[in-house]
Amino acid sequence: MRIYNTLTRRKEEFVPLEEGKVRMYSCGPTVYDYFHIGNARTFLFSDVIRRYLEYKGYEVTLVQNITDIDDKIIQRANELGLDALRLSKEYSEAYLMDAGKLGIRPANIQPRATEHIREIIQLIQQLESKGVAYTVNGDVFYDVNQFPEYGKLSGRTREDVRSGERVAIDERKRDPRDFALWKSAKPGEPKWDSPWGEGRPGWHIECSAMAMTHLGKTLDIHAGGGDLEFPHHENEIAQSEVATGETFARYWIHVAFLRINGTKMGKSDRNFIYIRDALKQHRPEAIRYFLLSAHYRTPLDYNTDRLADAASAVRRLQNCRDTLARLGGEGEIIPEEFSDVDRKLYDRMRLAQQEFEQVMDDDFNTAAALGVLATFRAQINTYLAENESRLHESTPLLVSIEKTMQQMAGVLGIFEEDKNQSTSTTPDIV
RNA sequence: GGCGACGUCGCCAAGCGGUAAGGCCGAGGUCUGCAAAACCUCUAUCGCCGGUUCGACUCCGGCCGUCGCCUCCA
Repeated sequence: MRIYNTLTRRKEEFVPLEEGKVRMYSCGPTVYDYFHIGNARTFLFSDVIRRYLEYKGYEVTLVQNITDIDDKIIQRANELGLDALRLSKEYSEAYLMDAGKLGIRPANIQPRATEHIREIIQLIQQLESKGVAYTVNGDVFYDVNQFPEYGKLSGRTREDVRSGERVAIDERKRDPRDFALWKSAKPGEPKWDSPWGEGRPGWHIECSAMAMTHLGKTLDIHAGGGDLEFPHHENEIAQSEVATGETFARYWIHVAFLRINGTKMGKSDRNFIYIRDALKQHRPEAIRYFLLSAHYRTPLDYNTDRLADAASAVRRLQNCRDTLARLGGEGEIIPEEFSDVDRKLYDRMRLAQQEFEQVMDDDFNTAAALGVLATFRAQINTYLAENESRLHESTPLLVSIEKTMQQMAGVLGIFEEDKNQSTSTTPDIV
């Protein structure tokens, strides 16, 4: 299996640290609002990676954080006149609910920043003891120039960052790339006691702390949206690797943006569509199909017509599955006793499975995988049409076929309408 | 200004050195009481210009266009 690693800008053979096990961290939401389809692309893709790794037989531990204390949350809470932590609690619950409706399986561990303040403080203290942190009036900053490898993920040099500055420099920083590990509390803000006075964690430190608390010093896979590559992930590396002296994450995966009307769908651009609104109009499998219909490193343009296309494609796949379920019989398949037509279908099933794995092994090519499923569906339907007359008898082959389809579609999560909510989606048409 | 991505059939989208998967839509047909569903058939030479090669959509160079990161953002 090969994965494109942002760190090396190449596809690399995937070999987990510990055989048969994968430690994976996926950057979750900062909960100051509902999440939108663009966010969903990343969350969904992490879910698909996890499912595929499990399909391949790995034991996966997926950790996805919820950042529930942060500048944005405080800002939003102030705007609404609400308590910041209460706001983030509500939105984190909304996140879990919406993600569930989309068919995203909950991570094995879903840590929250506010529940890891102790670990965060310890990590900052470690950084202090290594001489890479400095304090200015209750704020603690990370000194990037103490970490020679700073910039190795994003390829940004000091000059790059300087030349691009469009924001006033914080004069207290020694280097414009330095970033806050701990922020002193302003009146009315949520705060925790610390060696530096009352305050709260900076944005990047909580991911390092939570990842290492639950997965150890070195992760196999770290995934997230492309906009996190710099500075967020770069900073995570800097913090973690200086603290432990070891590689923080071995494979970095970044998901390309979802666009809308040709530009990036983003919160700050105010051009997003909440997933909960999308779910009012489209079935979850259709949204998943749409989001997986392009390779994850290719930008994808949101368009409601594309969602409708996806819905048609999903429906045909599900029709085929339903027919198989209806016709399937009892018993074990005995390939040696197959008739020629059955043999042919059986061989096609094996081939489809082989191709599915081949394209998914190649950096999770979900778009190609959907193509494999479609081709297989057509072959099954042809078989069913040509053998209609004798399909009344028990046909264990069809059970096997259905199971195989179910497995592949299950990795992509496009056959799950039964488990979730088939009830609430479609209004009755009389 | 620095760094990077993308440009393949009407729309979406794989492929990436040996002459283009798949989806959606459309057309014709089979089936059907009608319809739906299903099935069959049909629709591309890959932004432009050069180069490398026996051979390029696939490699190299230039150009055009679109987008992104460099600042909060999945």
